[in-house]
Amino acid sequence: MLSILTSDFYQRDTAIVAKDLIGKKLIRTLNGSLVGGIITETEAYGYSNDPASHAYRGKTLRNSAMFGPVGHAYIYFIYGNHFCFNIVARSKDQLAGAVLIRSILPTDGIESMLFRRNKITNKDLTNGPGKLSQALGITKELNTISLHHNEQLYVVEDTVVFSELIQETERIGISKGKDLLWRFLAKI
DNA sequence: CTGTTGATCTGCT
DNA sequence: GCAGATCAACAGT
Repeated sequence: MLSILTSDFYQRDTAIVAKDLIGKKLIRTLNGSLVGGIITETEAYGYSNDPASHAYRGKTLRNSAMFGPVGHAYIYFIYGNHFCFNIVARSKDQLAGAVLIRSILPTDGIESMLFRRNKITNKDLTNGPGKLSQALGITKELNTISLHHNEQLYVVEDTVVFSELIQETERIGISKGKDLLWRFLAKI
């Protein structure tokens, strides 16, 4: 039986959680059917310790979810086109933090994803933050929802990925904070 | 109030 | 490899 990750899982250092999420399964319920896949790429975003984070300069209307309870969703609209899906995670001594889910390996409801992604090839179905949000039908409406007791969106235990099979690099698409190796990627 | 920029994707060259 | 799409949030005035 695959268990849903609890708030204890997310109540740890943001980078640790980001690394640990590799191999877990993200599941979305849409129209009564399951859609989802294995998480293969994540990035950690911190607080005042991280100039690339939305939370760097303190709490605002957009980033307030990052200051809210762990294990909830932080979803924002970017570049006028896309939604990025994050999971709030931080140790108890931090005020804000979240993990950006950058890529999943599609496993369930692939037909449904293809439909939503509009005739895109399998390779490009969910390999990017905006792409997987579109494939899973994740929008701003799900911002701040809990992933523990929510039937619409949650994460379960799945594949165990050994630490040495996880690559750590600098994050993508940022201009500051490039010294931090907070991008985690499963080596295929 | 205004200008800038951004945790991106796609299509064209 | 590069530019265009497209707009909300933010910082600065």
